[in-house]
Amino acid sequence: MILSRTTQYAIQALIYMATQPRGVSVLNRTIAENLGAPPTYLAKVLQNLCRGNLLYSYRGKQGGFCLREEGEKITLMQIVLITEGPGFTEDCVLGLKICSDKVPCPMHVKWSPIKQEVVRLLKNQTLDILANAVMSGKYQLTDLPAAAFGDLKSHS
Amino acid sequence: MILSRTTQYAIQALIYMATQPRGVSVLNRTIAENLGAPPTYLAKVLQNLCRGNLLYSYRGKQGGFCLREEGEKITLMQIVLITEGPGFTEDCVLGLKICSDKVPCPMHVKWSPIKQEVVRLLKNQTLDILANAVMSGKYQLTDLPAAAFGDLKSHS
DNA sequence: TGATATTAAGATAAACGCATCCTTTGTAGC
DNA sequence: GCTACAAAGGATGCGTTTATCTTAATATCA
Repeated sequence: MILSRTTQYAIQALIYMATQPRGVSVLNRTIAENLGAPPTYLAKVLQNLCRGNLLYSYRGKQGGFCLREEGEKITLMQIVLITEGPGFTEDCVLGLKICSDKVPCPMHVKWSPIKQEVVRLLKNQTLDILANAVMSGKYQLTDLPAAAFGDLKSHS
Repeated sequence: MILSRTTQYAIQALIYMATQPRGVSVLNRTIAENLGAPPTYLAKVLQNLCRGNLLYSYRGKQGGFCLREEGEKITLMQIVLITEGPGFTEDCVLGLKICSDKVPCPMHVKWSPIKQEVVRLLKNQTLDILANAVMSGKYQLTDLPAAAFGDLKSHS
């Protein structure tokens, strides 16, 4: 409805990483397996998040990906802006190039408050909040058999 | 951010038609010119809206497209469901196939209210409301030079 | 130093959305 | 019926997103 597949992978992957012990690098393969995402494509998404300064990457043995900052400092908005581009929060809902408070499309007045809600939510939700929700066991991060995440809580 | 280009064309075209005298058929070419949309593609979009029972179409001389019902009876939601498919209001924001109140993804609780707002808005906005907004002259339906719509009010 | 494991990077491919073109079919008016 | 007109339908191309494959670079460890 609103986020591209790429963005969905990115968010899922980062939430997963935030559920893992801090400072330990995580393999692309491991993330892909746990999310049920195509590993080769996920690698590209993670690469992109590296360029966006959200991740560190390490090659070779003992390599992997690592969150660049604490999960509480990374918001969904930061992720979305990297994967969807800056137009995400700006574009007119009817696709007009010119649409503003001054020169509004017929949906502008009604749509703006909803857009603000979306922006507010994306800015408020941090990886820590979402990772804790997943680790509590009450919320699912994947469609995979629950076994994959079954012993998550015992790690923390 | 949320609607495909196709859906944007569809909504724009139907609003435009609702600004025209009721019962008179409108040419695809005319609509395309007024919106600045590619006429051959718009034709496909309108065809699709015919199949979705939102429009009548007439071939030959004096042909064109015609709203099937009064503009006050057609909501944006009806349009969006035709052009985006039924998944539009159902799909999980993180892309999970399984995500419901019972088995929620970590965003579900926060996202649901916003989704409800969007659904409510799309269901409330009718073509008549939007067409009147355009005809009042306060709201723009196109990026084209205002001349194209300049004498709209004088028609009604 | 060499073997191995792992990401980076680039090339390729498949699917889809967007757009165009051309031919066919139906309709109205003469 | 003839002709002009307009939508319908099919084929095609282009660009982007999504996905895969192959090779290069790099780090660890024996």
